[in-house]
Parts: sequence; C-alpha cells; structure tokens
Amino acid sequence: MKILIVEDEVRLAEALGQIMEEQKYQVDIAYNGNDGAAYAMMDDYDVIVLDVMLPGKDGFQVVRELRLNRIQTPVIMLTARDDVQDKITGLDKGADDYMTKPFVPEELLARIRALSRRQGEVIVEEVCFSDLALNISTSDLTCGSKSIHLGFKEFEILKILISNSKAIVSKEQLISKVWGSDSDAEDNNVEAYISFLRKKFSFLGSKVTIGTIRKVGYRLEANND
Amino acid sequence: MKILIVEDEVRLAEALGQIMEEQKYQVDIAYNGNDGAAYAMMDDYDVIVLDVMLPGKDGFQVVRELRLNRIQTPVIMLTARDDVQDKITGLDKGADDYMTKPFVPEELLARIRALSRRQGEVIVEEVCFSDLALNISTSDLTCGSKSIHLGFKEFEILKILISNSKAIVSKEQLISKVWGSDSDAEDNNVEAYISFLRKKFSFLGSKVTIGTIRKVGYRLEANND
DNA sequence: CAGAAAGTTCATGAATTGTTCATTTTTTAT
DNA sequence: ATAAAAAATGAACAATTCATGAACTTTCTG
Repeated sequence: MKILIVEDEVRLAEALGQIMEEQKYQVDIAYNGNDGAAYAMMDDYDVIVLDVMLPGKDGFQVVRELRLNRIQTPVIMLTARDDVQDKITGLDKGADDYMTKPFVPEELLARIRALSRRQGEVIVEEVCFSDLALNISTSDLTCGSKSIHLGFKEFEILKILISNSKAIVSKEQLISKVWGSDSDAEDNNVEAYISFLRKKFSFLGSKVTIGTIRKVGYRLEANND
Repeated sequence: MKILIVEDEVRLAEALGQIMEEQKYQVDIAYNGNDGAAYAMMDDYDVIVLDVMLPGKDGFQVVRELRLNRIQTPVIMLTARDDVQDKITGLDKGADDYMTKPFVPEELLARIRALSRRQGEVIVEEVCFSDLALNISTSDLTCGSKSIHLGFKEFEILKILISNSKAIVSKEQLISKVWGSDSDAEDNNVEAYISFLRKKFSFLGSKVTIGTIRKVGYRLEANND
C-alpha cells in the first residue's frame, strides 16, 4: 500500500506520514503542487492525499492534470475551508473524497481504507512476532524472503498465539475460539495444528518456536541464537 | 464476545445484562462471589464485570482466586466507594480497570471495548516467598538467576504452601486440595512431593526450606544465615 | 466430476509427570 | 539407649500428556 501526501505544511505532512507508516503504508511526501503531480505520474500510488491550498499548482489543478494523463489513483482532498463549493469543485475535477481540516488522523485512515477498498484492492495488514509476519488478508506467513500459505485453522491459531504472545494459551481457549465454544473438537486437533505450524516455522527458517507448557498450553517464543 | 457480570444487585445486574445483549454480547450473570468465580473458571469470557461488595467472596478475593488459577480474563471492578485505596487494591490484585458507581452504561461499554481490544497485555502473575518466585502461568520457580520447572502437583502444593505461608498446612489439606477431596491418596504421596520440592529448592540455592511439624504438617521457612 | 487443499482421526512413540514401595533417617516416648 | 512411630528418600514402575506421520474425509475450485 503506497500513499502520496501532497501538503505544504511540513509539520502536518510529516505527522501524517508517520501515522501512516505505523500502519505499514509506504509513504512519499511532496511539499508543493508541481512536485506532487510529478510524483503521482512517476510512481503508482494507491491513494493520494492532496491539500487544496498549495504553492505552485493548487490541488484542483493537480487532480485535473492527473486525470488528463489517465492517472486514476484515488484522491482525498484536504482543505481548511469548510466550503461546500470547494467540495463540489474538487469532486467535479476528479477527487474521490474530501476532508476539511482540522481532522483526527483516524478519520483520514478510515477514508484511505474505504477508498482503497473501493478500488478492489486489499490493504496489506500484518501481525508480527519476532521475524515472522502474518498477513491477515492472504493468510501468508513470511519470514525474510520466504513465504508460505496457512490454512484457515493454522491461521486462526497463529493469530491467537501472536495476539496473546506474552500469555500462555490453553488448548481449551484455542478450541473455543477456533472451532467454536460449543465444539467437541479434541485436544489432539490443536496438537496436530501446532505440529503443522512448527513444521512451517522451521521450513521458513524462523527463529520463532512454539513452546509447550505441559498441562497449561502453548506460547510463542523468539529464540535468539 | 462473552461477558460475565458478577453483581448482587439484581436490578443493576439485569439492566447491564440487557444493555450488553443489545450490543450483541453474550452475557452470563452471577449474583455472588462464589458463583462468579465458579462461572469464570468454567467458561472462557472476554471480559468480567465484577462488583467489589458481594455476598460470599468479595470482588478482590474473586480476582485473586482467578489469577491463581491462571485465568487472565480482563476484569473491570465496580464499586460504590469512591475510594482511591480501593482502586489501588483492586489493580494490585489483578483487576484491569475500575469504575465507581453510579456510572453511565456507555462508559462501561467503552471500557469493555477498550479492554477487549487490549489483548496480549498480560499480567505476569507471580507468587513470592522470601527469595523464591513462582510464576503462575508457566509453573516455573525462580530464585535469583536460576529457574526450574515444576510439575503440576509440585506447583499446586507449593502454591498452597506459599499462600498459607503463615499457617501450617496438613497433609490432609494438601491431599484434598491437590488430589481432590474424595481422593484416596496417601500421606506418602505428599511426602514424596515435599521431597521433590526440597530437592528443587536446594538446586536453586534458595534459603527457603520446608519445615516439618511432626503429626501436624508442613510450613515454609525462610532461613537467614 | 476430478483434483487439490484443508481438516480430522488414529496409532505409535517419546517425554514428562505421578505413584508406589522398600529402605533409611529422624523424632519421640519409654 | 532403645523401640516404635513418623517422615524422607531413591528407584522402579505406571500413567498421562504431547508430538507426529499417515490415512482418511470433507470442502473448495475449476
């Protein structure tokens, strides 16, 4: 997920950039309209966050230029003016969404998600533990350059282990969360999947292991050699 | 999302239950501390809402009991007393959040959401005596830099000895709590485990010993040399 | 419908934990 | 001091708990 921020207020631009990087988005920043347009044409972004009032070309001009060059990247316009006319102008010229400043970053993130979803693109959201990254949308588990797909049960179990990585998760908990609280799955089912996961960890060459605490449960461990 | 409400005021309990069911939460209600603890141990809840003043065990006792039994479900304590000391006590004993009555239901819902989001943060619950620390979740016993794992029976026995460290614990008590009140285990079983524990204490280099009071029972002792 | 992927079950073996018993040690009463 | 009772302990044995490969079933997908 690659995002371009075009915003001349350096503070705001960098703050937004940081917030997005925390969401594992890849971020570029341009500080004026000309650079913004140039970046947008050179690279293929998933979303562009575009201020209206900019030195050089203003936001409207930038959008117009992009659309004229058949660049259909979704654009979210930012403006300080709480002006309906602006909004209409922006949308007419090809912007996809619109936010008035000031705003809470979460709202911007939500709109970015919404826009990129509309594109049919999937946001790559990952859950990590040590050298492992579990892709929430594809269920792929990655370690370094290797990657392997996890089945649904494997995925659910690993997700639970990661999100409780400091605690010990009992087989009962896993059964009730993965198979359903009224399931009659047996402990051996969990054991089988733990075994599958271990095999995949070692295939990936990860330093993560699944520790067994007898009569209690399992826990992820990062082994530093 | 499964929630347990432990509250003796029937009106309040049922009102809360209804509000939560409107949020599509699955709700169980217990009207006293003993039932509350029992429910919490039988089922796997996402959050427990626990009144402090309860018939039977009070809220603090319930939390403590849960934590000693490796149940780490987040707990929100309710109290009528707007007393800072209560709050400190509650949080010390393993509660995760705290509300003073009266409150608006929305706030409780917000806190429930916050707590259930805050997964993975885990109370590393330890029970200590002198230079020994017994990790409740892993059953590991630590003294200084050394650590050793305890089997289930060893763990249970030591836990009881530590939490009754001022009293003398009889073999009968240990048998009924560790083996079950209707068990036919013999005194020698207890003796065997006491022996194992002593061996482990000395392996760890602890200054704690298990004192024998002939015909009465055992007691932990911290020997200062 | 065929083939693949995911999920389940079973059987076996390994590792840990639990139990028992015989023997030794310690304590207490005489 | 000695015998009897109680407790401690080592070692053999039993039971439980896990790990895992393999066979089998179900579910998906084209």
